[in-house]
This record gives sequence, structure tokens and C-alpha cells, in this order.
Amino acid sequence: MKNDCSCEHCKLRSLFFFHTSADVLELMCENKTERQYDKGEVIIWEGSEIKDFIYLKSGLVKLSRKGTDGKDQIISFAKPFDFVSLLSVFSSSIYNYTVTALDSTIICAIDLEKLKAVALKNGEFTMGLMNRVSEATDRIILNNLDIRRKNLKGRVAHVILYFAHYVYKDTRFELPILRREIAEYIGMTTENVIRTMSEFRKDGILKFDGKEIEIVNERLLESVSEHG
Amino acid sequence: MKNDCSCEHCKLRSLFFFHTSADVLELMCENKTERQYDKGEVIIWEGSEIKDFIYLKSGLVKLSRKGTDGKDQIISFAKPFDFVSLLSVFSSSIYNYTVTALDSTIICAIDLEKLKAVALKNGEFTMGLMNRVSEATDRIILNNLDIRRKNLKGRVAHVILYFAHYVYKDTRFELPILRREIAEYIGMTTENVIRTMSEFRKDGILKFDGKEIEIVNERLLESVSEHG
DNA sequence: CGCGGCTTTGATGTTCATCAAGTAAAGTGG
DNA sequence: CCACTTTACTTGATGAACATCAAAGCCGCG
Repeated sequence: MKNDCSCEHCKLRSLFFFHTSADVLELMCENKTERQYDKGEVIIWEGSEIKDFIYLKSGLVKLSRKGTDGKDQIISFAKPFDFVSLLSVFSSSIYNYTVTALDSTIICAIDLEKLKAVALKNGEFTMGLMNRVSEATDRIILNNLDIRRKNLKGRVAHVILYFAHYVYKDTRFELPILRREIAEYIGMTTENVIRTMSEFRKDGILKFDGKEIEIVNERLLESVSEHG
Repeated sequence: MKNDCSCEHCKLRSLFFFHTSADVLELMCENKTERQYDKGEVIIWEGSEIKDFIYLKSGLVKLSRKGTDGKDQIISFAKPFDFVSLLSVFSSSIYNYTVTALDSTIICAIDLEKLKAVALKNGEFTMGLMNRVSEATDRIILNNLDIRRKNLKGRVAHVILYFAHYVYKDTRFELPILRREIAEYIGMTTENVIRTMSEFRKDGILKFDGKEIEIVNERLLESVSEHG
């Protein structure tokens, strides 16, 4: 089955396949599937079998997990160049988290067995993967530790700055998540997230315009993020 | 320089080198160093350069990190078969955490450049490493999420059960860490950890005998860990 | 229109941090 | 060996931070 093989020109190629020979690349390419998801759609269900190695081509997702009490916890957010299919892929046969699109998102899925077969025969390739996995998990762990050091205000400021600096690279953007999801990410209640954001607005740190959010006083917001 | 090469019989060998040919194994073996650390000694300093790939042969360690405010955060504990030199090894050139022996500990250090050279040429080997790294980081992330779901009592119960079930496999053991360190791990204050443990004692859940700790009512402790 | 999910604000109560003070235990130097 | 210092442990009192409960407005959607 012939694939519209555009991998050669995919700018994400360098992420995983930077030491890959032409024939291996072609093999990967023939066994890949691109899928498109709308905002809100679930890409991976917690508990489902891992059949593919998946990464983002474009868009934005959240990784979350259902606690025993039924409440969701958000583990992290990911955009292209962040790894997605990383936490469980090489250590478990089942996903232990759910991946949901926060925006229109395109993913690339590669048959995991075929990828593993290549990895077993190609150390450079596997080493590249390892770097990626390692970086991504490091970021998650360190980010969670950072959040844990902060109080309510600091955590909310942290999240807003995360989207501004890391995702949108702008002080004005449309917040892609609900207040409730911020709460699920930082481990606080929805009401208190809202209250904090209202305070930021009253204090002239933020402005809201529909779904748009604008950081008016970035230095102050950063100070709050650091010192509460 | 000839090494007392006992790797062939090391039971930990299977962890990383289960698909390794005899000559590769010998190469690893010749480039390894075993070191012994006493309780309290620092094995790896946060910020130091990563020169070796390190894993535990015996003992117990904690991974910690200094916050910007100077307070320590404990990331996780590790015993043999848990990975140690994992978080940063393949994604950074500098350790971003400190590793400290909580008990007399023996580590095995392999020159990282030599290990990487082998990894680049041997996909099976690298794949084995990747499994290990992936498992270890998964455990850290999921454990941290579990702790975050719980309140003070639940978190303290969680830690005690962790040592009982996972480390010592006994309801009676010598607690290898200070009350303060429990606090640094679960993100609460030392005083409240002490208060909680005292309550557990008064409620007949725990008994203390010097440094020894005994779980008297395990089912109740598990219930507290789950539901506060 | 009416319903459900998101947002917002206020009032109240619980949980936890902070401050303070004292005991116990362990190391240090004369 | 004993005074001395330091560090861990413990308990109580107080206040701050945060959760919970309640009520209402908003908005998209069948």
C-alpha cells in the first residue's frame, strides 16, 4: 500500500530520525498514519493498548489521568517537538494516561512493532529516541516540582506564563483550557483559580476579552510566579 | 588496567545488558568502577557534570533538588533495580538533582562516553536501557501524582506504606529518613508530619521503638492512605 | 425557550503553615 | 568524662491559605 510519503520533507523528521538512512526512513514512512483531531477530541484513552508510536505534527494536547476518586489530574501539556507517546511506550503495553486535543491537532502514528524492529537494529536511531523521551519526562518532572513549590497565586501565574512564553510566545493569546483544567493541573479548586485570575485582573496584571487573555504587567506576573 | 571483572555474575547485569554480547560486556566491565558510600554521604551533586552512567548495586538513596528558596525537595527514593542515573543522563550534561545515600550503598559507575559508544552501535542494548529509563521515570511521575491527590494523613500513610511494601517488605523496619525528609517528599511541614505520626501512634496504627517503626493496623493505614 | 456546563462571587469552615517553647539525643571540644 | 552545641523530635496556640457550599449570571445548543 503506497503512502503519500512526505516524511523526507517533514521538519519534525529531525526529531527522531536524524541519523536514519534513506531506506529506514522510507520504511517508517510507509507504516505511518496521519490523523487529524478537533478541539476536545480524545486521541488516546487511558487503559487502551499501545499499538503505535505517536507524535504531534501540529496542535496542542493535554495528558491527563483519572484518579481513584474520579477526579481528573492533568499531567502536562504538549505541543509539537514535545513528545507525546512517551510515558508508557517503552515500559508498558497500556497507556496510563489520556491524551486530548486542546486545539485542532494533527498526529503521526507509526506502527510500534515496526518501529521497535528498526530500533533493535539501529543504535543511533534508538539513541535519538532516548534523548527525546528523556528530555520530555525530565521536563514533566521538573515542572511538577516547580509547581509544587508555589502557592495558589504562584501556580496560576506559572500556568499563564507557561502558555504565554512556551506555547504562544505572545503576551496576548486565547487560553486553550478551562479554569477547571488549570485547577486540575495545579492541584487547586476551580473556584480559587477563578478568584485568583479575577484578582490579577483587578490588580491590572491581566486583561480578559472573551476567550482572549492579555498579560498587561508581565514583570509583576513573573514576580508573583516566583514569590507568590 | 585490569579490572576485577565480576560483571558476568552480577545479578544486576540482566537489567541493562541482557542482550549484550560477551565482548561488549567485557568492555563495559573494564570501564566500570564500584564505589561504596556510607549513610548520609552524597553520591551525586546537583549541578555537577555527568561523566558516568550510574546504578545501584545495593543500598538505598534519595534524589533531591534545591529550590530557588533554598528548601530541598525530595523527588524520589531508589533501591537496586530502580534506576538512579536516569533523569538527566540522556538529555542533559549536568545533573539537576542530588543523590544521597540513606543507607550503606554500593554503586557501579560506567564511563558514559564508552557506554554511549556501545549504545550507538547496538540497538538491542539501547532498547534495554530505554525500557529501564522509561519505567523509572514513569514510576516517579505516577507516584508524584498519587501523592498529590491525597491530604496530609493520606500522604504520610503513603510514605510509610511505601517503605513497608516496596523497600523492606515487612511491617516492621527502621525508618531510613528523618521526619523532615518525609515532609520534603510529600510537600508538607515537618511539624505536621510529626503530628500525624503521633496520631497514628495514639490511634494504634503505628508503634515506635527507637528508630524502629511497626505497622500495627495495616488495613487501617491503607484505608487512610486511600481516603485520608 | 429551557437546559446544562462554565464562570463568578460571597460566606463559612477545615486544613495546614507558622511561631513558640521545650525535651531528647547525638556529636564536639576541653 | 562532662559541659556545650547542635540537630531531631514533640506539642500547643494562632492565623493564613485554601476547600467547600451556595447562589446567581452567562452562553451555547438542542
